[in-house]
Amino acid sequence: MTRPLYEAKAEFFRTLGHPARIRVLELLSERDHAVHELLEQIEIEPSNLSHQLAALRRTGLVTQSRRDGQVIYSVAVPEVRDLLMAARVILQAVIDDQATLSAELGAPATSES
Amino acid sequence: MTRPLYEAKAEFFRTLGHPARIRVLELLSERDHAVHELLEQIEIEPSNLSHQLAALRRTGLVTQSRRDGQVIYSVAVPEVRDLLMAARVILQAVIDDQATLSAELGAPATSES
DNA sequence: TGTTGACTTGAACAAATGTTCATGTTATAA
DNA sequence: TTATAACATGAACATTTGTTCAAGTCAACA
Repeated sequence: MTRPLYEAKAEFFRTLGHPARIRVLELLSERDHAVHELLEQIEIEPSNLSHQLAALRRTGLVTQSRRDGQVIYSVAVPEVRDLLMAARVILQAVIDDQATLSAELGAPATSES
Repeated sequence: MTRPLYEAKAEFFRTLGHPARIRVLELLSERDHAVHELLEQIEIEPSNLSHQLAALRRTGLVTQSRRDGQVIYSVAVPEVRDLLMAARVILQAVIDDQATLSAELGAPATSES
């Protein structure tokens, strides 16, 4: 019955694996946003955004609330910010690695064989 | 030409969004492993694992090398470990949140309305 | 009570991912 | 030189996700 932890982890990361959802989390980690504010920043149809928000809600990463006619979203867990930063660091490291590698391949005369 | 950063981020997270790939990264963040060692730990067909390893290679998260007839995999970037830890923390927070919530829903007599 | 703005939902279709199977490669041992 | 162990790859099919469209809710407002 209790699903293995690595399944939960995988699902968690999959939830982050969508451009619009990432952008939502980044925006929300700055401050709460109403849906129409998100729509101004993210080029996507309202209905599509709604689906993506639903996905984030399902995995418990964000929460909804209503304030005078608008629906406001917030990150449910403050650590989301840390995660996004950790990811940024790795991503940068990987990109640098690849740049170095292709520089070595592209200009092999630089040093040794 | 330069793909937006949030696309790269999404792809990065998607790469982590698979049970077998997560397990591989966790095992590799302890120490290097040969493919057959990974196979002992992860219940998956060799060919499937190979595909998943290829995916991890493509995004530059792991690297391959050969040592006496075996293929050894290593994490390419040491920070992977940090990321997995950060994810663990969030995941736990989210799970706790949900547990609290369902406890409140399930046993509403505990305190206030 | 009827609109309108702000969102959500469901269902259908499209696109991306995952799994398997058959075949290929590489290095070592017989 | 041919077996064999240890992996990788490609292609076909299955499954999951994503996107769109049409319709629905909800709350203020006219």
